[in-house]
Amino acid sequence: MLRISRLTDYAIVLLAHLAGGDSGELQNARELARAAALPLPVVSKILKALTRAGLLQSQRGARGGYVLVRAPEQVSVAELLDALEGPVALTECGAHPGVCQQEASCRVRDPWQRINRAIRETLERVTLADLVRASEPSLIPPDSLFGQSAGASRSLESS
Amino acid sequence: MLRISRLTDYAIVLLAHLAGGDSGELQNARELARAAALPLPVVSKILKALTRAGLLQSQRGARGGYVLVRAPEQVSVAELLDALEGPVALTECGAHPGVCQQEASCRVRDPWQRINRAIRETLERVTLADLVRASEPSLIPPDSLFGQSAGASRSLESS
DNA sequence: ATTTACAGGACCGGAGCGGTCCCCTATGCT
DNA sequence: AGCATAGGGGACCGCTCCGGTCCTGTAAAT
Repeated sequence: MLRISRLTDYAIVLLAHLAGGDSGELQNARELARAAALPLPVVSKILKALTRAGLLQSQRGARGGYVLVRAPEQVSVAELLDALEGPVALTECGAHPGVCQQEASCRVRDPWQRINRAIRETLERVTLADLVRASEPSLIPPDSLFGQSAGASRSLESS
Repeated sequence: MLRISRLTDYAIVLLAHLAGGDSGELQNARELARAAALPLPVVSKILKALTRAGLLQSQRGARGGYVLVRAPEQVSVAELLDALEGPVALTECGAHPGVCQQEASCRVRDPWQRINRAIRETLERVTLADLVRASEPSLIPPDSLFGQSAGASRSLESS
């Protein structure tokens, strides 16, 4: 599996919508819920969490809503995961050192840490902006993650 | 989080032990459980699963046990995850297309698929052999995942 | 003052995970 | 032949965590 939680998945969709709007423009939970076709309470919960994590800024009261604090180019997917699910750590010992009894004698721990780093770096290289303008692959720098595998872009063009 | 299941984690430790032994040598569940400091029933369960997945071969009866089917160099971490947790898919729609209602209109789905591919490729590049001989970093080819970040190897050398 | 909309947190059902146990079958040894 | 060893398959169970809902409070606009 190696799944992200569904809430996090939703969060990214919502952030994509926020990134898509005019910058500085407030968007409220109700609108976002409609746009993403998700139940309002769920959307609310996620937006609150993202605000607490510092990724969004909120405005209370009538005509209130949420805005991105930073530009979409400045927000990496890794950050989102950190904010919503805690640090990216494939193994227990990566996130909570000291819990696993066998850390001292574990033969595979260190390689895992490096795998972790590699995956984290992958996720850090992808920004919210990449997610939003996915339909314009030519804008994406060639040295980035995107475009490194020819096969993956097929489905994009056909859609 | 982005965690692998603990069972999978255990599996890798066990496979590392199996890879460490003389090749072709049977190792039984009891020994492996001792070596990994894990309860026997758990180890048993994992080994059975790995056998069903075709990664191990088993020998029943007295003096029985398990062996790796392929050389450690031929077994990638990605395969292990596939075998024990199903396909690597960060999002639901990656593993089970058609479940999510908004696939058609989803703006971020395609980028996720590419992130998926990138992570998968990362995991495919790491083999069981890499995990086992982690204490000999010089043996690892420089173009591989390992060695790309200088900081990560510090803890290795100090252990 | 009223309405809108976010803040925070309680709560709850269900799914999945980690872990144990049991019974069966196959093999080796005596 | 019989016993001990060791894997095969699956049932079972408690716990945690996740997804989702709801309620009460507070801030801002009209």
